[in-house]
Amino acid sequence: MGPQLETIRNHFIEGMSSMSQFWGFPRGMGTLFAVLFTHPGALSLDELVTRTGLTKGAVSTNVRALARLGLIHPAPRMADRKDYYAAETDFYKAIRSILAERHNSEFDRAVTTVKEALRELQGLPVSADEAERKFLVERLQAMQAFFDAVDSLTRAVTRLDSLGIHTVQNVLKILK
Amino acid sequence: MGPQLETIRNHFIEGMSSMSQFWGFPRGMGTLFAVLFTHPGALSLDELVTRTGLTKGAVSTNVRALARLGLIHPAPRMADRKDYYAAETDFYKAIRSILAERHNSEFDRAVTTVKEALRELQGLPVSADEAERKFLVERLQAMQAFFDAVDSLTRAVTRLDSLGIHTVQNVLKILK
DNA sequence: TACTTTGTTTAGTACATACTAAACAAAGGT
DNA sequence: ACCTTTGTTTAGTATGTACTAAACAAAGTA
Repeated sequence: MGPQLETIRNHFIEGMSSMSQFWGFPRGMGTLFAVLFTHPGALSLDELVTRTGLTKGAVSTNVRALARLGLIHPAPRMADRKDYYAAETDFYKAIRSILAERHNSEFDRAVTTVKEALRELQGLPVSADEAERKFLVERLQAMQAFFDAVDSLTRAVTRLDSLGIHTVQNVLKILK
Repeated sequence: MGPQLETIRNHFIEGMSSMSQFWGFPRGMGTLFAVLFTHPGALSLDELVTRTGLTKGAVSTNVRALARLGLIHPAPRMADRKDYYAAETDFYKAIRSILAERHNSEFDRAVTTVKEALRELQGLPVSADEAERKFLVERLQAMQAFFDAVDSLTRAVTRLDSLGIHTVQNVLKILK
């Protein structure tokens, strides 16, 4: 492999690393994914250590996180004790996986927070600050409606087993 | 205002703060927005200081950031030197604003990175590692296609001057 | 059983960043 | 002109976290 090609590849890898940290993921995750993505076939943890410059520990944890997100997947080889991983090349599949992951974690908690607040407000005895209470209920209901819409969207996307450019184009038709 | 109502409101504010930091924004931003959102009418910086417990400096910078994102907006009062801010209650408007903001910052840089790498690869002289080069081009093109799709989507949304539940429902029809 | 190979976990470190406190700037009011 | 009010900027601090280094675990091999 020529020096030119290697330079281009490294530049790309650095770009993915920055992007990773911008989106709130560890820098190392971006590096690891980029290395796997620009490599045909699977790589072992040791190979990832040498290619990324990260330590075994970092590679171990970040690789697991990437697999959890569905951005990479194990590619086991028989009669080999090593763990091999390959990049997921179907981005739409990865996106669905990421959405599903994030969905179950924190987004639901936010939705629940609003729901709970509303329920508590409804159960409040009528008192002097009825106007204030009504105002709060109104605002929270607006927020809940918005959350519900987002919720429906992400659920629809994650349920979709085929999401590709074709689907995107159809959506675009509506939005324009 | 009864103690009950105050408790519920505070609980909600804390929830928004957590959500804020989960999505990569400072905790204080979530606090400030929640305080404004649960208050009818506008608030001055000083009032925000007392209500959030943050210092003047933090309120100043975070409020500006929120305004930049379109999540709150100035609500000036004539014959008053103070700056007043109110929450943006139209979430879809806010979403469009946030998308536009993020779009111009880092997403474009990632897209450019891929584009550049591809251009450099195309301009490479044919050499021994032609197979490797072709492989890289293929992968990067796939990534570019995906980025283009996302790009089109966000652009479409940000251009939209009316995005509401109705539009979301239409999109849902396609996705199901 | 001991040794090697592989991956995980943990203790510690370095770094980024959101915040506080205080100096500063700007603009009105007296 | 001077003081007060309001908001911004800056220097310093504290907290979280991604990483390194090294101990540990597990499982095959001699």
